[in-house]
Amino acid sequence: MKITIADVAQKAKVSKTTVSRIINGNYAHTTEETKQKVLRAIEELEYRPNALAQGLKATKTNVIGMILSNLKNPFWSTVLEGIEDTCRASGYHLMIFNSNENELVEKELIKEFKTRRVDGIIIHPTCKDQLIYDRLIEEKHPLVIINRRVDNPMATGVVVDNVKGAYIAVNHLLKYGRTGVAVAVFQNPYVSTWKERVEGYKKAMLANGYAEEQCKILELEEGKPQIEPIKRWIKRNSDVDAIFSTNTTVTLEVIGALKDMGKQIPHEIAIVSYDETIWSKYIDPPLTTIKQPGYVMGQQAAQCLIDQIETKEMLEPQMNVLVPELIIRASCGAIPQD
Amino acid sequence: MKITIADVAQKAKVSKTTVSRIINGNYAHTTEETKQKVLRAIEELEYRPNALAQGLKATKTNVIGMILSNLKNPFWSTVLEGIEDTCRASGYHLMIFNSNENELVEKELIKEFKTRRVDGIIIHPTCKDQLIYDRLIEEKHPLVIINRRVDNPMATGVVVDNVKGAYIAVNHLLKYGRTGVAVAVFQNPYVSTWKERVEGYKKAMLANGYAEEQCKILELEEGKPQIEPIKRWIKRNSDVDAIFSTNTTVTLEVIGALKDMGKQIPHEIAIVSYDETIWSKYIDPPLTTIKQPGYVMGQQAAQCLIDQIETKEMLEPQMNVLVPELIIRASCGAIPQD
DNA sequence: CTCATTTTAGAAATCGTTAAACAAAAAAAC
DNA sequence: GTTTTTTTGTTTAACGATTTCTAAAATGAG
Repeated sequence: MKITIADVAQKAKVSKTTVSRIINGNYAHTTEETKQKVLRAIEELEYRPNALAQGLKATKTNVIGMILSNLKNPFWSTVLEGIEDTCRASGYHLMIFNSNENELVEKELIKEFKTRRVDGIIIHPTCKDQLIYDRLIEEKHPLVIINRRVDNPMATGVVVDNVKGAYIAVNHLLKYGRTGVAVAVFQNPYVSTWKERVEGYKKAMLANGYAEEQCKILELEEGKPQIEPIKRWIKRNSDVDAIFSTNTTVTLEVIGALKDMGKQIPHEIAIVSYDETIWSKYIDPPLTTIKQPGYVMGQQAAQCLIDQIETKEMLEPQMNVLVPELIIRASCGAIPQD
Repeated sequence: MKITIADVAQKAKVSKTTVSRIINGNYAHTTEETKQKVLRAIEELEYRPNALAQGLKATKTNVIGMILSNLKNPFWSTVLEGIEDTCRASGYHLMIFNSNENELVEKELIKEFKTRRVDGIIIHPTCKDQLIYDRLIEEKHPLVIINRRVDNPMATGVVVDNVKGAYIAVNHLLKYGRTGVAVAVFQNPYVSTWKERVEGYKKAMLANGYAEEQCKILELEEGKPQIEPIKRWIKRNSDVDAIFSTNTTVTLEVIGALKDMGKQIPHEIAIVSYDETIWSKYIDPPLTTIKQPGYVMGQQAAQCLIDQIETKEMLEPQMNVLVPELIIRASCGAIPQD
């Protein structure tokens, strides 16, 4: 049988009101003596208030809902760390749901969060149908969009400058002396990060004197092995001597294909990969990567959300843009000085 | 203003009870006509029941709490997938907390879960103080221990046979022809997995004719770079020609140290590493690993817990033991046939 | 010593939902 | 045509906490 506030009240021979006041640090209406009596009763009965009842009364749960699309990507564990640390510091707890990049699931999960009356939501969006986000924003539901962009200009969020990241990566490949630089990317026109990284690729190509038609885009299908398609593509495009790979999964597929074909990295084909991981420097060859500030991203997202929750008036929408960083290793080493 | 069941009742011109019955699929007491009226009202008002109120009334939240110790270890994303899929199939949602291997934090998080009235808890235990687990078990709180063992024989859980995994790994190194096999492990006598892996190491050594004194244990400190300590240790123990590394983090440190020293893997020192990851085969050299069935582990843990939650009588405690698997790659290749 | 004021504590209403008990109307049985 | 049964729906009381309003005791002023 669960201990309730009434049990504590009875044991301490006071009213529920008094117990409630003491729990919530409202000692103005109590003598030291009753306070001690009540605290002792709480201690002895090991009373813990029922968060459901508290939440119901206060319409506040101290829970933040997070929807991410793919827990497997190790990038998220860093982001989550930032979110968790920030939440903990302000007394919030995190409820993490996984949409698996599935639009329908994401919609269901948002409903579930509403049902559970979470105080705010952080979303890594997968939906093409932007209406869902519009609705949340319109309802003034505390919301932070993370990593990917949504159309609504009133959205608050934290993203990384993917155009810039891609630009740095491709520029490095070109300055390294490569003339046939391709980009490998998952084929999904609705994901802003992929779009931006291809955009950054093109921007760097044009800035280095290449024409739009000289851009080589290797589009891959998500969710199944891509080694064979990649091999076929590379055979068809024999002038490719460098690949900018737009995420970790793609990178592994590309490396797998190149090893299969016996291609030397970086001698025959150089690689720069998006996302730095603990493994990057131990790969054969060690990978040159674009490192995103995941922890900071998490921190900022959580803090934005908490500010929204705890501020009465509507906050100005803000879009924090973080800057990625190039980490140079053997898969496309230092730029030769001439 | 939030829509409540009373608003729906008013709009459909019926009582709250009727609405409640229809929401919960209890149509025995309603005509088709009222049912349609109510459903239409729910639709129009976009009514969503308040899970807090429901949970309060039913003393059931459909939430499962999970405490893990380190989200960064990619092994957990696989386990979580298994847990999530199983939970979703039975209508449960997951609340994930992170203890960061901190005993005090873990205790707090358990309290938090009790406060929030989660239906059950899955714990990856970090506590030396086993009393906490004893208490939960005694209180018949639905609980599943995952990956690590606790002392209490009444605990239900899912673990991998670490003694066996380590035995297979070390045996492989010995059969490969190595005579100076060491084990690299984090120094923490309270973590059952580490203990068992060292035990499996010793068992394999003894079974292959080595004496207890010939066992070489490289103990590492968690949480700080260990490359220098490893280098010093290897210099002191020049007869070491193989290392069984007991987890991913340790493996990276060991490889880092060996590369620093210019040691050839596997020619000078062969490696078998615990935990298969998506990266393992792309490392230089590709790693021979012990693969744990993470997804199944998650599935079984979640299913055990749900069974406990949904069964009225007390279930027999059960400890599922899963079997790990050796994946052979270049860091300690196929056993030479003679 | 009386009346006003402050301090301390309690009773009752409330949050949104569900379930048991109850009432009314309709259908069936005699 | 009355009684019994069935169907349909409502009233009311929980669930466990908080908070407003109210009351009693203690203190102080005159």
